[in-house]
Amino acid sequence: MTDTRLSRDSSSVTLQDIAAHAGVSRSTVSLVLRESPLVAERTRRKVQKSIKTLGYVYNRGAAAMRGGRTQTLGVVVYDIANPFFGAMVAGINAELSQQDYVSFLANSEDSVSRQQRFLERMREHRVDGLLLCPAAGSSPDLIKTIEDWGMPCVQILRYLGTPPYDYAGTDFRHVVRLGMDHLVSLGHQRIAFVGGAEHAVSQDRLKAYDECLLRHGLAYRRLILGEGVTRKDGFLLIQELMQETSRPTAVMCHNDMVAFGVMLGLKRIGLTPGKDCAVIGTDNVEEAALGDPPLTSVATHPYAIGEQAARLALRRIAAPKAPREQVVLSPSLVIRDSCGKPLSENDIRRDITACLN
Amino acid sequence: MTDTRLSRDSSSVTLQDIAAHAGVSRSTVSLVLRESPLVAERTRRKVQKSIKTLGYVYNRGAAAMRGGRTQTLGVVVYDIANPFFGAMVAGINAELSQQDYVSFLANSEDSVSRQQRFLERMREHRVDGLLLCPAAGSSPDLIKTIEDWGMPCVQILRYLGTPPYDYAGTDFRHVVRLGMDHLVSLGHQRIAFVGGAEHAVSQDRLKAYDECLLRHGLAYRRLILGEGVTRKDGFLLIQELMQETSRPTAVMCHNDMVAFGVMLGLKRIGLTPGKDCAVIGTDNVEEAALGDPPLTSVATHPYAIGEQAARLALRRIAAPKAPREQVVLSPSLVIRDSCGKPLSENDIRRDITACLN
DNA sequence: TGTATGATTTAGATCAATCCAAAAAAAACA
DNA sequence: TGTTTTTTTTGGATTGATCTAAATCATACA
Repeated sequence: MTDTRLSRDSSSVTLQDIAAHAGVSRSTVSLVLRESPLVAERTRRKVQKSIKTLGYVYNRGAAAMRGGRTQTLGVVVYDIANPFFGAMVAGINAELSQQDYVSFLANSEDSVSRQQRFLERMREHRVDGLLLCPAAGSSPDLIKTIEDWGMPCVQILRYLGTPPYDYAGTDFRHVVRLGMDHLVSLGHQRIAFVGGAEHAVSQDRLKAYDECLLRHGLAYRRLILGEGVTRKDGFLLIQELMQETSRPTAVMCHNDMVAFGVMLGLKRIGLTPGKDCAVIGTDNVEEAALGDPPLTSVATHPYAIGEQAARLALRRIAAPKAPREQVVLSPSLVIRDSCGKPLSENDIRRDITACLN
Repeated sequence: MTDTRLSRDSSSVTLQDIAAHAGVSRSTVSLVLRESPLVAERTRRKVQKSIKTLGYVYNRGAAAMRGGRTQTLGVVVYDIANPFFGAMVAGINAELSQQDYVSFLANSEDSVSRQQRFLERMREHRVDGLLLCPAAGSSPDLIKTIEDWGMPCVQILRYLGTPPYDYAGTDFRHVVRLGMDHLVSLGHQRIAFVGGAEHAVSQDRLKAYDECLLRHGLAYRRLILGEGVTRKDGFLLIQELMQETSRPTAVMCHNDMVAFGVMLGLKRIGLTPGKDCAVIGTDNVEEAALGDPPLTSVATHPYAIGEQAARLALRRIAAPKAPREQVVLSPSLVIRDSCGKPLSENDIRRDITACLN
């Protein structure tokens, strides 16, 4: 019954086995694994050879138990099928893998209970931290609760409650401002805001919308909010909106998904986006360039936001007591065809007449 | 020094603490947690009350160490920003969370080394299984290696090596067949295949392309392959292709992303997709409906594939020795506008003339 | 009342690593 | 050669839950 197992079923090889094979103690092997300068060069090499020979696999779970970190993070988004979040998650993962971290991913579908279940599971798995894009309707206390759990948490894109908290995202007021200013510069006076909900997560955009109306002295004001922020919402809302007697000439959309839906909805009722109604989205997902017409959008740089969020989370894990940080990336306007040409004097006059009918 | 901590820093409450609080042993508490029928109703309630009072959080890592499962899975895709994979991951997660499983997500970006690093990390974290969409260029031995690790692995969408292995995906030969037959039925005779690489992962589609040419007795054959399977590839390849003296009248694309790129590329050189050249994609991502023109595509149902893959993985974890399974979902054709109208006799004649020049 | 039987409960070992304090070995010095 | 100092190595305790086998406790029965 000689020990001929070598690297068969290698996942059962432990420090003990290596210690025996190399003729040293468990502790020494542990030191070698963690590249401690304490061990002599000769033993270090000897041990590493045994590690290779036996096909040892480090057991992070066991290591974590002895008080260390798990090297894991929880990531919560509300719609992973939205390419915006796809890009963001790609940015997060790229950054994390550089630091030997891996991430659990949850798709909350904007459901508070689904989100809650996942967060509890993350606690049980003892993740070192969280990247959280809170589901719409989350309690403002959620962040405090997580803080009480002793779990570092970086909010992404959306935020709950009031600072100080860790956050990475974009300046949504500026996003809306860029879009609105662009529409106004094209001559639009009746601009509606489409999509989003009465939740805290939409507040900044709505506030910015109102500020812009005020700043430009525009009288027409129309918010049309729905269930969520998806294509379907845009599709339904725009058709409802265009039934109204006083129609907008342009719509500012909550995000690109809503804008895609809006363009589809316009076509459904025989209108041409960019001609009969200007449409502008936010996020500038890659698909925006492929729309019919290509969608003008305010870019919010999801990949970069993901990277920044991940970096911030790792910083916070390393220094839990350090002051909270907000990383806010600047948006930028990407002009394509969905807002058409500037309105002529005629357009505007006709517009106004139509409005009076 | 009374024990007034209650649920402060609850993550340090252990079974031991609860046992003390409830006046029972550690073992009993453990049994209560796992809903064993052995414990008496009275004690069960007493213990559960203590659990609540102290704010206990189950430590899955510690439990896993004693030989149990970690209740985690590793998921590898090659482009999470592609909404196809977004939908697939959503399907996977929806299914897993029903079984109290959580998943680590990796984005390989089709890099074999990135994939390798992630797989090793997954071993260290002792995941119960893998859902793997192998990066293009992965060694055919990879599956055997993972098998040797004793790690259940379900391949998704792409596969390496030869059965038996666990797999969930779609029938790509049928996908191509549906698309080709549709194009032929519209009168096309010169159909090119665009995108994909010489890798194993593309073989099925290419083979099916050739079969279709043969079956329909078509003489024109043109494969144009690139680096990857992204918009950019489609964009570049189609422009190259259209330079050729003998142009196709239709292109079958490796996936929707490539098709989007192709449509953009056509426009770039002044051609109209659906009129000057029919375009057909595969996957039917949600954005396909939003294209310019809306893209005809062979739907491959990513969400359902994700669900099936997750379910299969859990089955395999429960019964590692059971026979391997291949779950293959049927694709379906979704006709939109990117293939235009059927070619008339005239079109075909003109086509042929052009070709002779 | 004593014993058999079944229902609950528990102590102690275990999983695979890390940490600490102390031992052993090697090198430096007198 | 014998100390002292420095460098390496190590045993044993620890982390938090689970498992096994054995110890209680309660009830049934003679």
